[in-house]
Parts: sequence; C-alpha cells; structure tokens
Amino acid sequence: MSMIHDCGNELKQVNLKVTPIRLAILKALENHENPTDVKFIFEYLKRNRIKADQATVFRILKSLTSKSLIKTIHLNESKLRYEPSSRPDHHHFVCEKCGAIEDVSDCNIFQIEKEIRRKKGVIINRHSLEFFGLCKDCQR
Amino acid sequence: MSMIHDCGNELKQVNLKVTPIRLAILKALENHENPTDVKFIFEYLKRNRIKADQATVFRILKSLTSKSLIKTIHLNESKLRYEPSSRPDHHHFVCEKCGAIEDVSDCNIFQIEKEIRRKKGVIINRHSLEFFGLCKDCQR
DNA sequence: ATGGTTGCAAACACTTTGCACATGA
DNA sequence: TCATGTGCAAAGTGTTTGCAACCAT
Repeated sequence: MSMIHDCGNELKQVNLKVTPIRLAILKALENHENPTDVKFIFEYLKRNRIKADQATVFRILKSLTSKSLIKTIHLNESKLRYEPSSRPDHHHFVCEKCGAIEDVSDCNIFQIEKEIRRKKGVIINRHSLEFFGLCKDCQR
Repeated sequence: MSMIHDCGNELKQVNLKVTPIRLAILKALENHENPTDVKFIFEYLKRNRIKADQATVFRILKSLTSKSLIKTIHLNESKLRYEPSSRPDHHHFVCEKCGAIEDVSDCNIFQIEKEIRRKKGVIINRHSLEFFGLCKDCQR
C-alpha cells in the first residue's frame, strides 16, 4: 500500500512536529483533487474522528503555507482554498453555476510576465490566473 | 469644468435613483486610479462630509455591480475592490511589500481562453489575472 | 403617493488572538 | 524536559439582513 507522499516526513523536513491533526490535514489536501476549503477539511477530520479546534486548523494551514508544503488559492471568494505545493503549476476554471473546479495547465504566462518585467521594471514572483464560466454540464 | 462621466445619468440609465451617496461612490471610484476598497470609500465620503451607513455602502456597491456600472476585483485579499466598468480591460500588478497596485494592459489571454474552450468544452465568461512581486521602489 | 433607498442594530462567515494546558522529540 | 502544538473563548474584519423611517421621482 504505497503512498505517494509520506506526510510525516514532509513535516519533519520542515521542522514541524508530526501530530495527528497535521497528518490528517496534509492527507485531506493530497487526496482531494481540487483546491480545498476549510469547511471540507473540518468535514474530513470529523469523518476520520479527529478532533481539532478551528483555531488549530487555521494555524496549521498557515504554518504549512509558510513552510511551502501547501499553497493558498483565491477563487474570487471570501475564503481561501488550499492545495499541496507538490502539484505541478496550473490554474483553475470555475463553473459560475455549479461551482465545479477544473484544473487548467500549461498556460505559458511566462512570456507575458517577461514583457511586464521589461516594460515596468517590476519583479514578478507569482501570478494568479483563473477562468470563470460554465462547465460542460451547466451549458444549456 | 467638464466631467468625463455624468454619474447622475449613468444611474438613471440603469434605473437607479440619483442619491448623494450613490453619486459620491461613483465619483470616488472614477477619480481613484486603482481598484478601491470599501475603507477608501468610507474615507472619501467622510472627507466630503457625506454620511452613509456601511450597510448602505455595501448595498450600493452591489447594485452598481449588478447593473455593470462597476466591477469587483479580487487581489488575493480577504476583501473586495471595485473599479468603474468603463476602464479598458486590464489586469493588475501588486507589490507584495508596499501594496502598490499598477495596471497591466493588453495581455492577450484570449488565445489561451480559446485553447481551453476547445480542449475542455467549457464556456469562459471572464478571467482574472493578477501578478504579484516587488515594484520598482521596493527592490533593493 | 409610493416604491426604491437608507440607517440602525444585529447577525453572518471566515479568520485570528491570548493564554493556559498538553504533547512530541 | 521543554519548545512546540492545541483547545477554548473571545475578538477582529469584511459583509449581509430585517425592519422601520425616509426621500427621489
């Protein structure tokens, strides 16, 4: 029963202690294919009978983010979503009707970034690119 | 003293009554060159001695948005920003140190959108593209 | 006159904080 | 053992809602 990621090791490597809640949160994110919100994480923890306070969950998400094990995703919502950093670079398509999220990869934004760097003299560390519309099922 | 936009008319054209608060909010957005947050709007109203409740301001921003006089901007924050719809299509660069916002225009995302449409069979109504990094002044 | 607009107070969703206790290394 | 992690309760920020009073047309 091989796991793609050894969550315990991931934690050790960034000097975070291995605790049940941290392991579960990492696993929740890695098993879920879309960017996950905190509500989903709470449900996941409940399903797996792991008790955790909201403060703890938010604190863990913050420390995992600051250690770059996961990253935050903004999808024009009032809340954050989270995804393992290990996923290859990609963006998202969000259905405006049903909320479905699909990954969109390989956008070649880098050309654009290069242009901006040159024209404006700024340094670009990252970008976010999200598409909104209707998924296949919601078109009719 | 010519105004580029006649805010009163803008309102009438979309069947919204012309009120001092609405006029002021429209003007605040149109005079400010960057996407504006609600805090800025409150300060603007205060400066101009126009009293308005927060509920009213949010309601107005919502109705202006739904009538497409303005549009909302997400910049990986926990709050919304607003911009007149009249501005030509563009995106934003945000300095991660000082928070400065610069417009970025002409990104030719449409090629990418076309590809996604074709590959995934989705309909794309809009996208958001934002860049984050260090502005000229904050690099050293 | 009347329906859209506003103020007020309260609630909401999401996230953060301080502090005392508990736990992993 | 002891720095780090966690629970609890409270607060913080941004936003929304219900309802009564108000005002633009």
